[in-house]
Amino acid sequence: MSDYNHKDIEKKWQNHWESHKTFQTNGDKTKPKYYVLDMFPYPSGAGLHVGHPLGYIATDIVARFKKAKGFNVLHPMGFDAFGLPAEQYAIQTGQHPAITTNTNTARYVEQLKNIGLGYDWDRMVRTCDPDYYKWTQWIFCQLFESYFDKQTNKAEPINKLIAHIEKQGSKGISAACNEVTHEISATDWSGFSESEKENFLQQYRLAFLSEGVVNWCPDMGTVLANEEVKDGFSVRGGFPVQLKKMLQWSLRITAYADRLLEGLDKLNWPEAVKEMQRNWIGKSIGAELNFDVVSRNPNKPADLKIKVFTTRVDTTFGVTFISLAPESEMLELIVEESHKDEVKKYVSWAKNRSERERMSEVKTISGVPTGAFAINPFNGEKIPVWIADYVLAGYGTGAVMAVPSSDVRDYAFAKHFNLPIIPIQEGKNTDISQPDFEAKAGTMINSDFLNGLSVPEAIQKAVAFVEEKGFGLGRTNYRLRNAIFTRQRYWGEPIPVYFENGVPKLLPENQLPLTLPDVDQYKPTETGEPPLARAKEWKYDGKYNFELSTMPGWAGSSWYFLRYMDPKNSQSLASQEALDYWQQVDLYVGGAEHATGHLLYSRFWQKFLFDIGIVKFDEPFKKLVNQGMIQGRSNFVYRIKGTKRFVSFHQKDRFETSPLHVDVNIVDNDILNIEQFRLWRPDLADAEFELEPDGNYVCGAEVEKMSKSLYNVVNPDTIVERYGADTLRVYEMFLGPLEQFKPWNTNGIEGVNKFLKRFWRLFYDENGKWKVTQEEPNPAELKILHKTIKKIESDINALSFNTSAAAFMVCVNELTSLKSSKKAILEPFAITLAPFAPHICEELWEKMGHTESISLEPFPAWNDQFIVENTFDYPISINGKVRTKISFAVDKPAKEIEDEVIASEVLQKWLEGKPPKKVIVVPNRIVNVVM
RNA sequence: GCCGGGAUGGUGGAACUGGUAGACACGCAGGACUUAAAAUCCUGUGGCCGCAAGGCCGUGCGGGUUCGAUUCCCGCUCCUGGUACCA
Repeated sequence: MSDYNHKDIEKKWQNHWESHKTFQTNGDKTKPKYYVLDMFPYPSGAGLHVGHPLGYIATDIVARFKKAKGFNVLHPMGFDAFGLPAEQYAIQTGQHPAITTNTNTARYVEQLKNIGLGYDWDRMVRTCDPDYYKWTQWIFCQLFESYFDKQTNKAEPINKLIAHIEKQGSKGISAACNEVTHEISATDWSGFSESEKENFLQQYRLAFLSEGVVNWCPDMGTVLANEEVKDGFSVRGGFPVQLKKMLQWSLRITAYADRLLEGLDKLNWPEAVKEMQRNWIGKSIGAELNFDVVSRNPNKPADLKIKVFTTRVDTTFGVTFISLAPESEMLELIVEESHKDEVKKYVSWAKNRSERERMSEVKTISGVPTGAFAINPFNGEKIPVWIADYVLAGYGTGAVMAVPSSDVRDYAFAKHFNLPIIPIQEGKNTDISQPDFEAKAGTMINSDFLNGLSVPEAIQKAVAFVEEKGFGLGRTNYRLRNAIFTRQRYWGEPIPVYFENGVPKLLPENQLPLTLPDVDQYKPTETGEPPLARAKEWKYDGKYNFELSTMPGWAGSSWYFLRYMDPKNSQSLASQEALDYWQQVDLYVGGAEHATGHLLYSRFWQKFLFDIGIVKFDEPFKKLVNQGMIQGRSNFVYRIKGTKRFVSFHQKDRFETSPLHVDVNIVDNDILNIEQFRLWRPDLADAEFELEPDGNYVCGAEVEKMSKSLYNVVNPDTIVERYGADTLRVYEMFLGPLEQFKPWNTNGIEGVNKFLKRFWRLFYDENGKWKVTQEEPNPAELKILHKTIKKIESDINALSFNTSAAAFMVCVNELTSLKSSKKAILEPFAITLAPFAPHICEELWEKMGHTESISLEPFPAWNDQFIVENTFDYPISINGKVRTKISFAVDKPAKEIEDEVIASEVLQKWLEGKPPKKVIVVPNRIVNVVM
């Protein structure tokens, strides 16, 4: 064999790695560890497209490199295997989603192996395997058995809370809990029935049942979490979503809001992702302020107060009205008789507007007065209470104190309804159109005891005043909501809870996992119950009903990185030893679309597992990198309207044409293969083509999302078949920076393939004869070798693989032009290239007489001595413009040459007695002479 | 609106903490080999002027700092990602 035959080579080495278990993580715990992880994929029926492996190739290079640098590397892969598409397929066909999932998983594994990715497949996990979800359920049980103590700032066993209540009632409890709560005494507690006790505890548990407004998607028959909904439609499937009140399990992630926020500062993550999480958590510090209500409504309790949340207590003297959300439960108590009809009309109109309408009509101002008034606690002024739909029921208290002079929305509302505006900040514009309208600038005016203070001073003083007078309390508000944890679906983890006389109880630990029952159909029942209700015999102890909802998709993915550490363990989610050794993920690579979903939930679970002593680190991912999406590059042909004639790209403007997507797989370098086109579209088999002068039909191109319907999906298998996995790997890296979004474009792939062929030809001549010699290398060869090793090492550490690919090409070009085929150079070079193009390197390594795999070789060290230039051209510029160069003979790295030496030589060699004003010497770079 | 990221040849993209802009690749042009093509190899390739040596211009736009700016500062334009009646 003498030609570079990628097909044979790649098959051979992939088999070798598999049978020799080359990438099995070994047990050598004396080595330093390195854990490099990809976000595991959902195995969809479409298989991998060429965009998916981008991150996988990057981590594979890092993993192989770290291994060669002497690390014990954990580099696993698995599947987020519960999910909607398999279930929807099951509903349509009646085929069990497990079968679909198995087929798809197998296909993914095969595709990934085809690319030569060195995963430790023995550690594969799938979230839908009962051995795995046993521990997902176990974590749920721990959440159920815990509450969050604000004093210790961590999760504690619920028994600790019970002990407290038994002793002194609910007094003195400082725990994260539901909004609505009432004080109970120890005697109350002991008199409670079991179900009353449980109802009370549910307010504190970290996994709890509660009735709340949820995102209900009727088309999917399930509730969705906030981040699964965008613009009033489901992210998956794009079905309309409405708000509905339902009893659901939730996880109390809000308890961890502060820790999730603070933890971000220590993480080596992209700033954008951290910022998204900060915004998602949405912490705002302010105060709650109570306004007394004046109303002739007979239902109004004497001491009724409107509670508002504000971040600007200092503006209280500028309040000119109060706005309530249309959903406010207080309305019945305060609306005056004279306003009842109008309010009723408005509220029902507001409620019937869909989320979407509300969203798109943000700019329209609407509201009605209630007839009631409120008393400003600061100055006793009587101000009207309005209802306005710009106030959100779900945020803060659902009521705002309106300060038109410092809030744009209040301002717009006041202008629209002719309500008064009181300026309270001197030296600041009170005109909405001015840029500093909302600025916290200027000094306070019209504000009694706050007059003359700056805004920050005034806030401080006002908060103190409020608390002292008992008008309200300092309060921190979060945008983050508790995470709804139930989905009315089949293909998910069953929730390990049964109901005994209506009281939710955990399945005993020794009975986990609670496996999915078989059902005859996978859709909801006719009465609207979840699919699990179809399993009539599915009961705990033969009599108690199980919870019929399953867990959401993110449950299993919130902890899978821990399972890889010890994937077969049946006693615990992973052994203590494994958890302690592997610690955290050192490098995590995946898409930015998980910023507020998966990445936030994983941090939450990790913090919880840290609190209960399972893991020793409260952050799961030390360094995160978002690989950019690879977009599709669609091709078009141009059809002359009303005909079956197509004109080439450059002619299209001469006719009235309409573009038509054409399968990119029958287009090469934008040139259409007309014969294949006729086969692809039999209906257009008799079409005519107007060609370019060179006889080709040139297609137009556009960057779009890679999608089946746009005929721009490129399958990695096609590329592997044609050019080989090594070419695909190097090419994907060469395409551009890892983080960048870029269109897939095969225009350059030939160049990479050519590079590998040239690399091969350093070993074999054109007649297929082995030409590697034992000669001693010369300085020129050593220089290019060591430069390359140095560059590759620093590139991999910086994840800058696109420039590594270029460095390899330079090296091959130089060795080729040096006609160098010396073993002493080619051996270390092959090891350096192996993480990128492992198959070809393995093959040539073997040909060089080695019996062990190149993947087991240590990464070569580079030596600066070989890189030093013998002579060094020093550019000299006059007034910033390069005029000439002088050469120095050097015996040490240019960097170490003293500035003064060069400066004086410059003067001697060049200026000869004409002293310049200034000589500036920059080490290793340039001398600038100012004349 | 707010918060991120970005703009460099015909194209994708290089350029370390300010130091010879355009590495590497694609494309294109020319040449070698071949009956021919493919493949391979060699040469050239930012723009303008010039036979050449060489010169002038050039990193989205306008200013500034500096001996020197793709890089730093100020002010814009456009693209892109996220997010939003969050009080």
